[in-house]
Amino acid sequence: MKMYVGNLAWGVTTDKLKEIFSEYGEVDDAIVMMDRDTGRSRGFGFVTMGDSDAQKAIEGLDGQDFDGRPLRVNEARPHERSSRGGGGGGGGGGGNRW
DNA sequence: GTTGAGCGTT
Repeated sequence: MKMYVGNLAWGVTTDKLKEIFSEYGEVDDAIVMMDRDTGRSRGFGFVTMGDSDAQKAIEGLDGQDFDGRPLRVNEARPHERSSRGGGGGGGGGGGNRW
């Protein structure tokens, strides 16, 4: 399950994210998106985990204060790179549930 | 040496 993690503090890094989500299960992959041009943190990232662990991580970490900011966790959107057709469409997580 | 919405590059 791919998750979107936002509202991150500037000091949060990929390793840190991995650490945080490891508390809820084995982290398959974690990455904090940094500005491609400057290399600075964008304040959001992505984490991949097992469906069950990911769900628990969302429920457990979403809203939790981290480094002074309430962590935000949610299912990531299907960003289809070089995909034809569409995907994503429709809801696909795009719907704002909150 | 800064900033604050928001969904990823090779």
